[in-house]
Amino acid sequence: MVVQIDAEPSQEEIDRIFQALADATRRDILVRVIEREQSVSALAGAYRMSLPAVQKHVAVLERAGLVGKTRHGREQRVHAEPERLARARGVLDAFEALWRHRIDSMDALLAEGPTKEPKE
Amino acid sequence: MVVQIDAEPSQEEIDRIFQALADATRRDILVRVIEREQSVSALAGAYRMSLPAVQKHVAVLERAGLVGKTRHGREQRVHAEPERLARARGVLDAFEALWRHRIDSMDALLAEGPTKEPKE
DNA sequence: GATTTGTACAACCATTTGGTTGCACGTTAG
DNA sequence: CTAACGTGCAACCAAATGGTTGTACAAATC
Repeated sequence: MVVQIDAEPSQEEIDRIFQALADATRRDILVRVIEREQSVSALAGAYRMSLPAVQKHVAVLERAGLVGKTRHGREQRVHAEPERLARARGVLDAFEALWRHRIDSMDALLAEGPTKEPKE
Repeated sequence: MVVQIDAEPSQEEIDRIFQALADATRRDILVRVIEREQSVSALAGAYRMSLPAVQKHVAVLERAGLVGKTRHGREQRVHAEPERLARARGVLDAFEALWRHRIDSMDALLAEGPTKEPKE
């Protein structure tokens, strides 16, 4: 088992996380495995697509680190790794912080009085 | 100007939002236009790719509703639409809520006493 | 041991993505 | 008016996505 050490999420890592979340089927799989750890074929039974298609979706979630697999006999149960979701939230939080900062700057400028617009 | 009415984000809408966020260039464009509204060619000057490539990235962000464009003379300035970021956050919050709910359920089960643990 | 079950993987296909170049058009500047 | 600038769009191309079917293999069951 590989322990996650990297504290700094690389851009490719964030790419993979958002990419994995950009599909309704994968988001649904994530919901199901958050609620209860379950096997790939159990997951596949819930959708109208073929089992290999579901396998691929799980693989995408796994490459993003959003889920992990644990072998139980011949089954391989998929479980959620919610720490990676926190990474995605961190990115969105950074955007929101930037936004608030811009609002504050605009407030400060307006408080000083509009002297001259930089106008590029 | 089209006022955003839809309170219920469709799956395709969420797809587009996360898809738009799944690229480092687009996240960087988003940062820049949050900090300051600016034209497409000004954005293009910041990257080593061609201007049409940047135009396409902006178009992806625009289809996701994360940015908007306002015409100022012959320039078309790109500005952020941070309300859509809140949509993405809402999805992540829902995942986290599910996760907390599962933790609570497990706590409740453990509080009752481990009657028959499924062996993990 | 033979059969079924859960999983993995390869090959294939259609569509989308992310990039390029080139052209057209409206707006501003000289 | 003419030239330059900012933008949009179409055509094209390589690579990735999202799906399929088929094959192979290990574990559980009979």
